[in-house]
Amino acid sequence: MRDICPDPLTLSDSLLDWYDTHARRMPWRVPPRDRKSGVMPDPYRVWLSEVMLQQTTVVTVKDYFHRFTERWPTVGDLAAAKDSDVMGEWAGLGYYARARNLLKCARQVVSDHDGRFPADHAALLTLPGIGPYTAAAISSIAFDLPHAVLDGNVERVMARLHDIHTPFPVAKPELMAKAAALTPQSRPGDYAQAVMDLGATICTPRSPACGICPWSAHCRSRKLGTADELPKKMPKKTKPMRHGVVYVGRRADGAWLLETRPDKGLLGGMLGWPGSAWVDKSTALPDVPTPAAAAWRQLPGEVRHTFTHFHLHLCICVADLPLDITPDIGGFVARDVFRPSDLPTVMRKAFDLARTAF
DNA sequence: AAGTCGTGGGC
DNA sequence: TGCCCAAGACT
Repeated sequence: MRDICPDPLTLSDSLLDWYDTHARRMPWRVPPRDRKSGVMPDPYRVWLSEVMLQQTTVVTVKDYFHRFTERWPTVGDLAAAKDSDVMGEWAGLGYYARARNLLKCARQVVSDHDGRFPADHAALLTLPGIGPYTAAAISSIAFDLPHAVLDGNVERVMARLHDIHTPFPVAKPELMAKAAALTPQSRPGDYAQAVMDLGATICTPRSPACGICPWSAHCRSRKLGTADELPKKMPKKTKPMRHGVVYVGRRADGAWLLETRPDKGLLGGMLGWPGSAWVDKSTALPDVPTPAAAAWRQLPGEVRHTFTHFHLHLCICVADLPLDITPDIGGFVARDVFRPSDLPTVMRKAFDLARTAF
């Protein structure tokens, strides 16, 4: 079978040729032509985009990336930002530990690296929120160092190219070795983006467009007809159902009763409505302490939301609160200051349902 | 080293 | 509708 995978250099060259004419334009990316003429991307923008792109689609990221770079043009600006401003700007993107680590990382780059991202892969790995993939992405894309990127796209491409049937994530070391063997010394930054573009636009999870793939002549699974059944994955567990209550309180002057959630755990560090823990059975709900003594009324209907590993049914209680009340939990956010867009999606859903009751 | 950690879109 | 998936990191 060696004949269909002849030479790593042939493969990387053919992919780079494809990328020269098919590279997707993105706000954080330097097109191949500009890069060839010496233009390098801003490491801050590469880092920011890569963190946002972790488990998140390009389409979703674009608006967030624009808002972040407009508001905080440099890593120094971001490092100086208020935590609540960054968390609010991240709201809706999900995986909120990324936002907390984003701030930690920015401040560490300022304090430990003179405000400049290190090019070195090992140094990048020590920064919060930068793991093996993101370190390789930054060092290759921003600094043109030949580190192999292994994300979901590359895993899929390698599994098909080499017809690897070992299920993920068991196959990861093997896939990494394949990806590293193909990464060229020349134009590693463009190559990293090219191989991910290939997975995102041609070697897609369903119905790969093998007919127009620059690697089709060298692809083992293409030859064997197994591309459609790759990559193999471990079976997934079914998500349990959880139940909870949130309290949406509005003071007479229009201020909303909110809390900042603890840094650890689900929605950590995010703004939200006070409420119960989210438990397996709804029978334990009546004993929840309310955030303020008031005539809370339960709304008909409920909020449904699905997280990574469980479904949630959220019961909504609302109340009008007097001006002189002192809440037991959380604090009031003035009507003019409160931005619903600062809420994570599940809390935004609760707000959208609750506001109809006022 | 499995489990935890969001969300929106596609089929 | 329910399930799959998306440029993973952290514990």
